[in-house]
Amino acid sequence: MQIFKALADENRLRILNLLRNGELCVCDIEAVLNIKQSNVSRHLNKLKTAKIIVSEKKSQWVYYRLNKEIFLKYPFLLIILNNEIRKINICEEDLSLLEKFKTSGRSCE
Amino acid sequence: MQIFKALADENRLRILNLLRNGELCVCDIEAVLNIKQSNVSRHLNKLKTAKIIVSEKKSQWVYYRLNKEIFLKYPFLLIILNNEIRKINICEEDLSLLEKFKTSGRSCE
DNA sequence: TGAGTATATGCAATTATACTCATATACTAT
DNA sequence: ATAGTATATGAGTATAATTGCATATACTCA
Repeated sequence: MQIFKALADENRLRILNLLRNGELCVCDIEAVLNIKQSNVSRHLNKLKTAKIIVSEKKSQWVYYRLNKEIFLKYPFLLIILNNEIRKINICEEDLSLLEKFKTSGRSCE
Repeated sequence: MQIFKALADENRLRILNLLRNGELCVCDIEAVLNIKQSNVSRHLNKLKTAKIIVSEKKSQWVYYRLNKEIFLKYPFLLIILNNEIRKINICEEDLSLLEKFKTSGRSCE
C-alpha cells in the first residue's frame, strides 16, 4: 500500500531514476531536479519509509541509494524501475543533467 | 504516471482484486466493499481513465472488467495483481464476501 | 406513461499530500 | 570558537484527492 503511494509522485519517480546509476546525496538531487532542498529531503524520506531506498551518512553528506533487498522482494518494482520510469520524458533529461553536473565539478564529491 | 496514481488507493486495489475473477457491475462492488455508490463510480472511472479496466453497458447495468491489453503491455501490473494485491488482508475477506453475495441471490444477475 | 433501479456527475466539505520559508542540528574547516 | 555547508523538520499555505449528498440521465418493466 505505502509502496504504491510512494510511487505515485513524479518527483519521486525522477529521484528513483537518478539513483539507478548509484548513490547520490541530497544536494546532487536538488541540483538536477531543480526543486527545493526541503522538498527533496521529504521525498527521500517517503521513499525511505517505503523501504525503496536506504541512506548512509558520510561526513556532512547523506547518501541515498536503492535498497537492493526490496527489489528482490518485489520483482514488480524492478520492472517499474528498469522499464517504466525511463519512459517518462523528463527522466532522460534528468540523466543527462546529472551527467553534466557530475563532471562539472559542482558535485559535492 | 497516471497508472501509479490509480494504484495508490486502497479502495481501488480492492476493486481490482474483485475483478480478478471476472466482470462485475457497480452495485456488486458497492455491496461487497460497503462504500457509497458515487464513490465506487468515481474509483471505477479513475481505473478506467488509467486504462486498467474497461466497461460495457448491458441493459441498465454497467459491467467493469480488467483490460487484458494493458496487462500485456505492462507486465508489472500483472505481478501486482497476482502477487501483491492479494497480500492485503482485507482483499481476502472481500473475495469471500463476493462469493456469498453472488450466491445469495441479491446480486443483480 | 409512470414508477423503480443503476449509474454518473455537480457541488461542497473534508482530508491528505506537496510545497515554501525559516530555522535547528550536525558536520567541516579555518 | 567561528563561519560555512548539508540535511532535516516545524509551521503555515497551497493544491489535490476522496467523500457524501443530491440530482440528472438512462434504462426496465408493468
